[in-house]
Amino acid sequence: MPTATLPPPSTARVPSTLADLGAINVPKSCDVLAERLQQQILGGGYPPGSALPTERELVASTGLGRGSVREALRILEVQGLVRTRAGRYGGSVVSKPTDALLAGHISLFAKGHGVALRALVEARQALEPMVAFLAARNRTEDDLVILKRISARLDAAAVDDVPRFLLENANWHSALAAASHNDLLRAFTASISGLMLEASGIENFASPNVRALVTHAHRRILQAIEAGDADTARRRAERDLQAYAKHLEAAVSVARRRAVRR
Amino acid sequence: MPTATLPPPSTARVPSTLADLGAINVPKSCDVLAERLQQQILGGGYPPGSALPTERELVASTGLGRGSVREALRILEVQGLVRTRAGRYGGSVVSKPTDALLAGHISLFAKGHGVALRALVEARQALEPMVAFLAARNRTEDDLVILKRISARLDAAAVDDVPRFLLENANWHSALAAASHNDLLRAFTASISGLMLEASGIENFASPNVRALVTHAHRRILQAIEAGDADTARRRAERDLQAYAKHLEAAVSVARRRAVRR
DNA sequence: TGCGCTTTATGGTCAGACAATTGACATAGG
DNA sequence: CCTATGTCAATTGTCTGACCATAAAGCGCA
Repeated sequence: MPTATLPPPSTARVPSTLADLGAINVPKSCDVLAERLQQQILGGGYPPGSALPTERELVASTGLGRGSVREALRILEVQGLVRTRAGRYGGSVVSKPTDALLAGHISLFAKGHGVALRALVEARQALEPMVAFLAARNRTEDDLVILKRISARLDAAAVDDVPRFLLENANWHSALAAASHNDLLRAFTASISGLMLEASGIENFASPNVRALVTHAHRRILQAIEAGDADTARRRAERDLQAYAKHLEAAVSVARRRAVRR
Repeated sequence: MPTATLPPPSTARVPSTLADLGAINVPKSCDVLAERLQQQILGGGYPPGSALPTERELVASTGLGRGSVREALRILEVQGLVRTRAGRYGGSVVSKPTDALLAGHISLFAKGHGVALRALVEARQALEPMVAFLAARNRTEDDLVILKRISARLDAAAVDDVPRFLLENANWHSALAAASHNDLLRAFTASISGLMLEASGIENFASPNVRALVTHAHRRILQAIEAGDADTARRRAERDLQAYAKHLEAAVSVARRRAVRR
C-alpha cells in the first residue's frame, strides 16, 4: 500500500469542495420506509381504504427485518395514515387522519409548551368569527338540526349541571365549526374546544352569570346562521367572545389574588 | 343442570346487566407503555431535557420485550415528546414538540383531506388579523428587527425572483406570528404558510400585480405593529387579506376556465 | 497540551419462534 | 332452509437472543 505517497494528514481544515458538506444525517431504516410509504399514500398509490402489503410482504420486498417494518408501520399509525388490525384478512389499511388524532397532537403541543388559557381564548377569538361567518354561508339543514339539538341540551344543562354544560359547550363550538365546512378550521376549533374543556375543569370558571351569557350568545349567533346572515354571525361571534374574554380575565385575576392570599 | 327451568333462548338480546358492556378494546403493549410514559412526561416526572431510562432498563422494569419498548419509544418520537440518539451516553431525552413537527401533522391532515387552497386562505383570514393585533401589543424589538429584515428581502425578491418571493412571504407570515407571542397561533400560522407555499408553487399565483399588492400590505401592517397600534394592525390585516382573497378567487377561476377549455 | 486509539454502554437491525387474533369456511342440528 | 358452532389458516403481536453501528469518555503517547 503506497501510504507514503499520500499527502500528510493535516489538522487544519482544507477548503476542499468535498469537505464543505453539512452534517450528514444517517436516517434509520424504518424512517426511510415510513417516508416512502407516506409518499406512495399521499401520491395516490394507496387510496384511503386500500390495503398495504402485509408485514412479511414488506419484509420480503424491502429486505429489512420485521422489526424495522413494524416500526415504520407504527409511525404511519401515529400519523393517522394507516389503521392496523390483527388476525386473518387483517393488516394495515390506508386511512385519513381523523380530527381527534390531529387534536391529540395539537393538545400535546399545547401541553408541552405550557400554553396558557389566555392563549387558547385568543385562538378561539381568532377562529370563531370566521367560523360563524362560513357557517352562515355554508350550513346545511342537517348542520342546523344538530346545532339546535346541542343548543337545547346546553340550555337545559345551564341551570345546574356545570360539567354537562361545559361538555355541551365544547360540542356546540365543534358543531359550529363543522357547519363551516372547512376541514382545517373544524379540526383547529375542535382541538381548542377540547383543550378549553380540560382547562375549565381545573379553573372552574362557569358561574351562573357566565352560563347565562354563553347560552344567550350562542342563541343569537345561531339565529344569524339560520338566517344565512354571515356578516351578522361574524359580528356577534366577535362581540360575544370579547365579553367572554373579559369575564375570564376577571375570574382569573380573582383566582390569582385568592391564591396569593393563601 | 336444570336447563328446563331457564327461560327459553331468544334471538332478541336480553336486557341483562352483564350484557350491556360496550365493545372492549384490547390495547397493544407498546401503546400502554407509550401512554404511561406520556403521562409521566406531561405530569412533570420527566422534565424536558431529562433522560428516559434506556431501552434495556425499560425492558427490565416493564417485563416487555425490547421490540415493544422500541415501538413505544417510536410513538413518543413521532409525537415529539422524545429525541433518541445512538451511541454511548445516548438514549431518549424528553423534548417539547417543535413547530415543524406540529406543522407536519397538520400538513398530513390537510393533504389527506384534500383541503382546498380556498380553505387555507380562509384559515389565514381567520388567524392573521388576531396575529397582527397581538403582534402589535406583544412584539419585542428583536421581533421588529427580524420582520424588517424579512420585509427588505421580500421587497427585493418581489421585482423578479418569484420563488424567492414566495419563500420570503411565508417567512414573513411566520415571523409575524412569532411576534404575537402566542405559541398556538404561531404554530398554526407557520403550518398554513408552509402549505400555501407548496400550493402556490403548483398554482403559480404571483403576478407582478399581486406581488406589489402583498409588499404594500405588509409594509402597512408592519408600520402599525411598530407603532404598537393593535386595532389598526388588525384592520389592515383584515382588509388586505380580503383583497388578496379576491385576487386569488379571480386567478383560480381564470385557471379553471382555461382548464375547461383545454 | 493535544492528538489518536481503545473501551464500552447504548441504540439499530436482523432472525426465528411462538402466542393471540380473527374472518372465512365447513359442519351439525333444528 | 337457517342458525349456531367448531375448525382452519393467515396475519399481527410478542419475546428471545444475537450481532452490528455509533459515539462519548478515558487513556496513552508524543
